[in-house]
Amino acid sequence: MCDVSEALLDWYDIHARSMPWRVMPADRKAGVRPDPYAVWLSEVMLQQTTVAAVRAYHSKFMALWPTVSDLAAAEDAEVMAAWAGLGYYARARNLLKCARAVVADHGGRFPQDHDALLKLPGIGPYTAAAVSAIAFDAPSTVLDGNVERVMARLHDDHTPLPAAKPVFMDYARRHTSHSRPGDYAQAVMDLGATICTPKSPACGICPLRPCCAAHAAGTQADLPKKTPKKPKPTRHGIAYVARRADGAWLLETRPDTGLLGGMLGWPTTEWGDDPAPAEPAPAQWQTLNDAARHTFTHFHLILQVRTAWLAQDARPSRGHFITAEAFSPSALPTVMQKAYTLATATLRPL
DNA sequence: AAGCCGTGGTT
DNA sequence: TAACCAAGGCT
Repeated sequence: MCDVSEALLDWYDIHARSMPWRVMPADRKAGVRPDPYAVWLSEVMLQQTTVAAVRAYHSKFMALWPTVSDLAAAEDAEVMAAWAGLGYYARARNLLKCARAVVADHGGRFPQDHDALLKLPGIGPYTAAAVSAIAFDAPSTVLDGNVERVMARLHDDHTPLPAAKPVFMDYARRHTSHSRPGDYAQAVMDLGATICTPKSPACGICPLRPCCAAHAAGTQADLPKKTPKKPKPTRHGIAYVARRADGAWLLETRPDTGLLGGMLGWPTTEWGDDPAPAEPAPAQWQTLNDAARHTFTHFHLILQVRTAWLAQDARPSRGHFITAEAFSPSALPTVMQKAYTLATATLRPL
């Protein structure tokens, strides 16, 4: 047979990838403890997001707000602007709620207990397990996309996801190390991210090859099975990029809930099959030749861009002006940045 | 409880 | 190029 957690930890001792928030195995053995705030921040950012994309954002947040108390005291708009571009903006709103709850209800320290973590905003089953294991070395079992894939293959289990989740969780629990839970959690996910990959897994260098039922059966490339997804419809919309005579930009803070909730953006029409125009102010709107194309989680968007200059005394029906000095396109979600780029590239001195 | 919620890299 | 996928959570 085969001791999965032992093989994994031996591999991790040598191949652990360095990350800004990670305490490497040698240091951890020497008694170094991770900063729970840094771990929590990384785990929220890593939800459905790659390590490569997270690195810069994590460093920026740690520099701007070094402790959970600093973050809790931050302005909402500053945090949303810092998160812009990373996606899934509900995470940023919940991040702030969570930081404030940790300060208000837990004396500024993250609770160590899995169930207490689970009660906090933006912390679900995965993140609660990850924080308790990685930050506090509690024997919690993480089950994310990586672990699901590794378990499906180790056990050659062809049950389709997401129905298979409870079964895979059971497998994962059985493999969890009780001597080094934090390193184990990171080791399985590193393995899934670098060796046991979705398309062409590197079984030739995999430390779990001797344990792997799928490798024995030759089925690793077909696992995990997944129930098919629905096709994405294409929606249409119009974005209105306007400047006042003094150069100020007309922007709008989107409602707190729903798509791009709480983020800054250009006034737009509804996004649908054929939305009615919705100019934020009367003006000579000019339609650009190129539209912005963007794909969200569940639909494609073709966003027509219209531009205009407004009089200094204009009183738009929607949005508010932000001075040219105060405006930074990096505070916008990506689809709004695309509209901005088109507007400035196509239009004359906008 | 299935649908909603971003973005960028890979294939 | 279009589909797939990523250290998921909320409602």
